[in-house]
This record gives sequence, structure tokens and C-alpha cells, in this order.
Amino acid sequence: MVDDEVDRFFEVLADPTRRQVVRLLGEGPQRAGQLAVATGSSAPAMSRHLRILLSAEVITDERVPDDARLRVFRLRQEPVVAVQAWLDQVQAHWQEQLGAFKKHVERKETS
Amino acid sequence: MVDDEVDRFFEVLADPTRRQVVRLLGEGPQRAGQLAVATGSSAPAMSRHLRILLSAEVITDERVPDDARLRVFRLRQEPVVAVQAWLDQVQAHWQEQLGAFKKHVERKETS
DNA sequence: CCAATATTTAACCAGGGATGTAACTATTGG
DNA sequence: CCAATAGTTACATCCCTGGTTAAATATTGG
Repeated sequence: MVDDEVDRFFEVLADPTRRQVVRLLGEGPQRAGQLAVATGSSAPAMSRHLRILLSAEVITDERVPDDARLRVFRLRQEPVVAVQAWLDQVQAHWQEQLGAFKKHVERKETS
Repeated sequence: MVDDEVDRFFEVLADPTRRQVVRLLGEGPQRAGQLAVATGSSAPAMSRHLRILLSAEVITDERVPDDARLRVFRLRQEPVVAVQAWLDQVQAHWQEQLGAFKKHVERKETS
């Protein structure tokens, strides 16, 4: 029942700005403000995107101990892995065909 | 510039019915009507979903030679592969960390 | 305590996307 | 030629998402 995670991931990643955020966070944790400028979004817009990504559990947030105004966001790996698994499953029948083809070739080679 | 393909894939896969369609077509080609009943959608709704998936080049269509009223749809593998590559890239820094950890363990083991 | 910084919340608005119904096209089969 | 089948298109509607502006909250630094 990890399907939920996949569903939320796709729904939330429909937005190009949020895809960019995921991309950026893929390279490492970032602050909200940094993400805003990097994506060319206003602060309020970014705040909402982050809230959506949080509620979909695609990212996590932490307050910086030194400066509690700052908030850093981190990409969670679980949903990424879940989506990869989903795509693998979609590809399953191609893999099978590939397997069948391999067997076919092998049979030819050994004959 | 394969990023376009990824963008369209995510935008189009935001809809749960279309995700279902992709899932179903992952198991093999299907007709429009079959997909409609399988997903519990009306014929017009499915027709629209398929048109969207076609324009995003996620699927292809073929007319059946015997009965030209029928149309079968097939999942294209290219976008699936492209999205997998995208996710791999997002995961890149985790892989690095994993690599670093492995090296760390190896160093410990050999010492 | 005050000014500046970082981010969130609220209120509002415009556009897009999904759906159902009904009508239409194309094709098959008797 | 007509009835049935498969699918598409058009239209009206609804809702949801995303953006903006302005104000609020929280925290830091002088």
C-alpha cells in the first residue's frame, strides 16, 4: 500500500516549480529563500509550494538552530524510490519480452 | 533536451485515471473501450484522456485492420525511461553518499 | 526597544482542467 | 439501406490550483 505515496508524488510533481524544487533539493538541503530565488518565484508562492511538498511527504523541514528564522528543506528518498519501483513495474512486460528475446537468441546460438 | 519529455510526463500523469491507464497499458496494448470500463470512466472521458496521453507522446495508437472502428493504444517506453533517468539524477547525491560510506567501510575492513 | 530579515498567512482573482450530456462521424453487419 | 457499435467532439459547468498583494509572525542584531 505504498501506492499512496506514488499517487501524491505524481500529483504534486505536476507543477514545474515543484519539479525544480525537487531537482534542487536533490543536490542538497536548501533554505526557502534560496529556493525562491533559484526558481524565480515570490516568497509566498514558494512557501505554498513547500507546504504542499511537505504535506505530500516528499520533503522534510528543519529549523536552523543558530537562526530560527531560517528553515531548511530536505528531499526524502522514500517517495523517489517508490516511484522508481512503480515505473519498474510498468516496464515489467518489456523486461519479459527482453528476457524472451534473450532466450530466443541463446537458443539460436546454441543450435 | 529530453527534459521536455519528462515535463510532459509528469504534467499528464497528475491525473489518477491517466496513471491507471499507463499502468494498464504497461501490461499490454488495450482498446479505448476496454480502458474505459477498466477505469470506470465514461467513453468521452477516456477519449479525452487518451488524446492527452497521445499529445504528450506517452502512448501511441493504431487502428485495427479488421475493424477500423477499433483503436488500440500502446505505451511508449521512451518517456518511462526518461523519467527513470530523471529520478536517478535526483538520487545522485545519495548514491555519492552511499559510495563514500562504502569506501569508509572498506577502509575500516582493510585496516 | 527598534529596524531589518525570513517566512507564513489571508484574501482575492484569473485560467485550466475534468466531467457529464448530447450530438456527430465512421464503420460494420445483416 | 438500416441498426448497432466504437469512438470523438462540442458545450456548459464546476472546482481546484497558482499567482499577487498586503499584512502578520518570529527572530536576530544593534
